[in-house]
Amino acid sequence: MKEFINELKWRGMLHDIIPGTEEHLTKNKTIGYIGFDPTSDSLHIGSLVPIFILKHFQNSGHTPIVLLGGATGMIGDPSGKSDERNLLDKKVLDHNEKKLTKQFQKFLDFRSDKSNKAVLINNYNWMKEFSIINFSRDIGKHITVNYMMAKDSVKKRISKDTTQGMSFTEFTYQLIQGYDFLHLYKEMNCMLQMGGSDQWGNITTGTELIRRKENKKVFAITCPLIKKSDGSKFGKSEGGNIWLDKEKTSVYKFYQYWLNISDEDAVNYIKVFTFLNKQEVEDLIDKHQKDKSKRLLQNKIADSITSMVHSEDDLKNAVKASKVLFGKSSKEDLESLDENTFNEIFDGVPSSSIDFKELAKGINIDFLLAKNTNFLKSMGEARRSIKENSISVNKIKVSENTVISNKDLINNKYLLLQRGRKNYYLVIVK
RNA sequence: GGGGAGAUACUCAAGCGGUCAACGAGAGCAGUCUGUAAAACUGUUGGCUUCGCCUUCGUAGGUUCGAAUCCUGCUCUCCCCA
Repeated sequence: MKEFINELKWRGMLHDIIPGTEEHLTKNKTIGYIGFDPTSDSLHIGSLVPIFILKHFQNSGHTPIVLLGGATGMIGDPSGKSDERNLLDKKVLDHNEKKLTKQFQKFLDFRSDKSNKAVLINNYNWMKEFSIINFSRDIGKHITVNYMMAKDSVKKRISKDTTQGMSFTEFTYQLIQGYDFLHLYKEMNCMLQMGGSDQWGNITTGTELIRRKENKKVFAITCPLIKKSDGSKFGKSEGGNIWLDKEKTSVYKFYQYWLNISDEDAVNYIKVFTFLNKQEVEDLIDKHQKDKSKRLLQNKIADSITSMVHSEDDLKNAVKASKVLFGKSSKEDLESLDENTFNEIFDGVPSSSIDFKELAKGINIDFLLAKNTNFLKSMGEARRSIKENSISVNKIKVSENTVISNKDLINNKYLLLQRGRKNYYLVIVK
C-alpha cells in the first residue's frame, strides 16, 4: 500500500484523523467511502477535493466507494430559507445518478477488471424502506441525545446567540448519516469514511455507532475545507457555482476561474488540484515566488484541471479565447479571425440575435445594452455603466450618445459588447 | 396552550408621522493603477420616456392632507413558560 496518508499530509489535505487509521491503512487494503450530494445533475468544483482524495486513495491501492446521498440529500438542509429542499422523486434521482456517474468516471477507475475498482452506490436504496420504528429501535437506541448534543454543529445551533432554531430533522441528520457507515461496514466491510472537516461530527457519530452496535473500531479522516484567502467562498463566482458540466459552466469560464485565483491560494491549490509530485510542486512554487507576474502556478493549475475535467481540445480553445479577450486585441484582430475560431472563442459567451434592418437604422447604445439585448438588466444600469466608462463595443470604449449601426459589425455579422474587462456579450445579426 | 420580541433593499442594520428611494457597514459592480492579481483611491448598487415621474420597508385593510413610521386582522420567525 502506497502511503496514502503521507500523500494527503504534504498536500495539506489532512485535517482530522482517528488514531490508528494510518497504521490500519498501511497494513490493510481498505475499502473507504465519501458521501456526495445528488441533488443536482452535475458536480461542481467544490466536489473536486473529495474526488481527488478518493483518487489518491485508489492510487494507493485501496478501494474507493462513491456514496450518493439520495436519501440524505432529500432532507439535507431543511433550514433553507429561500428554496425549500424538495423530496427528489425517483426519476430525477435516477437521472442525476446517471449523469454524476459519468463525471466520476473521469477521475476514478470503475473498470471491472481492477481488483480495487471504484464503486458507486446510492443510500436511497437502503434508506427508502427504513421505517421510523426500526430506525428508532435499531439505531437510535445506541446513541444518546447527550452524545449528539455535544457535537459542535448542534451546540452552535442551540446556543443563546443564534437567531435560528434547529429542527428535529437537522438534529437527527448525523444519526442518519451515521447509519450509512454502519450499513456499508456490515454489507461491504467498509472501514473508512472520509469527508470535509465540516463532516467530522457526522462521521464520528458513524464510527461511534459501529463501535457500540458492532463493537468494532472503524476509521475516519477529514480534509480541511478549501478556503480562499480573501474570505469568499471557494467554487462560487458571480454566476453561482462553477460546475463540471460544460453545459452549465462553459469551459472558458471554468478555465478563467482557475486562472484568476490569487497568488496566496495558488500555492495551496497546486498541491490539492494537480497530481504533480512533491518535487515538481516545490520547483514550481520556487519559480513562482521569483516572478509572480508570470502567474506560473495559476496557469499550471488551470491547464491541468481544465484538461482533466474537460479535454485537451477544450483547453486549447479556452486558452485561445482568453488571449483574444484579454490580450490587447483590437477590432482588426477580431475581424482577422476565421468564423470557426470566432465561434469557438465565443462559445461560452452569452449572446442573442438582432434583426439586420433594425440595426441598419441605428440603435442608441443604451437601448442596445438593455432593450435589444438583455446584457444589462435595465436602462438605468446601462446609463450608469456608460457613465462609468465601462462599456466597450468591439473593444472600443463608447460614450453616452453613441449610435450603433451595421457599420460597426465585425465580419458583417457580429457585435461584441463588453462591460468592464471580463463581461462579454455577443450580438449576432440576422 | 400562555407570555414576550421581531419581520426594512444582496446580507447585517438604522429610521418610529412629512426634509425617505430610505443613515451606516459588509458584499457586489465599474474606473484609475496592475500581472486577467492584491492593496489603495474614486464612482456606483429599485424602475422609467431622469432637472420630473412611478413602484418599494412581511401581508391585507384602516386612521391622516400625508405612513417604513400610528391602529386592526392575517402570515411567518425567534425566545421564555406549560
